[in-house]
Amino acid sequence: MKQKILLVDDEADALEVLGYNLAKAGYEPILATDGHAALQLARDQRPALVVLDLMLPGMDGLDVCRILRSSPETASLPIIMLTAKAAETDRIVGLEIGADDYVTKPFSPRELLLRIKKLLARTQLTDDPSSHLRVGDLDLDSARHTVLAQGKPVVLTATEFRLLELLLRRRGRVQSRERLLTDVWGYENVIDTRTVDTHMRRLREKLGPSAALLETVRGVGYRCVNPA
Amino acid sequence: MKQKILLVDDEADALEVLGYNLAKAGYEPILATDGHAALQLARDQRPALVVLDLMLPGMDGLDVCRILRSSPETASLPIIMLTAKAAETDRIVGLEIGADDYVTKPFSPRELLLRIKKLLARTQLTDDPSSHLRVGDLDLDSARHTVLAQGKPVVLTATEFRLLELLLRRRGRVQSRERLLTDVWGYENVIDTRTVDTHMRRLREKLGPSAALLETVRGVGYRCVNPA
DNA sequence: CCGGACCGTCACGGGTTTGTCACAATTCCA
DNA sequence: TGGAATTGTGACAAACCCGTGACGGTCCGG
Repeated sequence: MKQKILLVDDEADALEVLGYNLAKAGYEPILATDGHAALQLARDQRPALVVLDLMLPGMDGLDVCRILRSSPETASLPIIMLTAKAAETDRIVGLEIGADDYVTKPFSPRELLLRIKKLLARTQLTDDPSSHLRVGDLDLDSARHTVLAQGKPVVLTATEFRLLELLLRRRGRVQSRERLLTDVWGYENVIDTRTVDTHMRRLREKLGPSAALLETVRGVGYRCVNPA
Repeated sequence: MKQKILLVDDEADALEVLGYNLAKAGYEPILATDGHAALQLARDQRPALVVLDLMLPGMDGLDVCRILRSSPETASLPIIMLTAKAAETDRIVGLEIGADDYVTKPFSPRELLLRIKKLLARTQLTDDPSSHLRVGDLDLDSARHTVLAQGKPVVLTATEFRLLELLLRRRGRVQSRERLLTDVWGYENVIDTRTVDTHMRRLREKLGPSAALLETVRGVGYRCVNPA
């Protein structure tokens, strides 16, 4: 599944070029030329990252940044700022506006791509390994040991819980049965790999419609999909 | 009153930067570059939270973590671990070393700030050091060492009292038997985990109907429910 | 020295969880 | 299309987990 990148810049030409480069690199670019559109798209499209020009007509990049940060849904969205002058960067970093990285214009598409890749890798590794996990309409809290599917509480056994937690934590990546066995069950191959299937079945049964997030990858294992 | 945050990292530069950012965000950073200093400062300065690098010269982060957990004064001190590799994280959070959260290097100051904020919010809700705790129809006074269930006084033994207090303080979050043993009984004692069950039983017996607040989470431990 | 309060351990029993298996359903490829 | 490989499903017995009552030991005040 392609990762969505929201690009915000008021120069249509530059935007096109960036979008083209991102698409070529395997991302799914979403384009916006002003702050309001950007906020709307950030909410609706759930991009994995935002590239935000500092200079925008009307609401400028800093405002957009602040608003994104203030909403819990987008508070942890990685943001890369584009700035025209090197001098401006001091202001941004120094004042802790909330951007994760910045790139000074002019820059090569290659440079931006590198930064995007790096930032994505960084945030996806650390993305909420804390107690609270939210994927699609699933809510898992490992400290409380509770799970909500579509807002309604679901009672899971200890193993079911660990299994779901692991899949959610490593969402997007396929987990082989062997992998799941060693990571959920702990010990080595004392357990039949088919046991994983049985637990997946029980898990899906309890999760109801939300179980659609848990995919079977034939011949390989299971994975939790990354919702749009 | 600013909240103190204890930062422990052996790289002085990184420490400075983090400290600067925390100060900017309204916290009062306390800096330490090795484990011994960290322990000393944790005792003397009473920080609200500790950010602990896993890699330290001499005593490493895990040791510090364990020692902090073993002393009743710092047992419930929130700890965020900094780790270089994502692979190490399983060991920390998964295996009950005792850290509350972890952040993988490299990270942006914003990421760490978010985590700190989140963890503080989480723990301050329940770890309120005030002497009077009220959950549901339970009333616990740490200073006076008295408990009221449905308004009527209940006589608890010392162990029962500490057990109840811990569960109430950390209400909502599941506490494993191991965790309860180290935090209520202290680490030097090698005590059977089933002992916890017995004390829970005695506690429930004395609390009568109010014992409904104390839930068993099968295969995991015990928790005090949060009456919304 | 005795009795009681408190504590840690243990064995038992019931209910739940779990691993396994056989079989049905599905998917994939020849 | 047909058959082989793979996965979903239902059932079941063993294993496990936890509540419970009982027991012995320690400590302390009378």
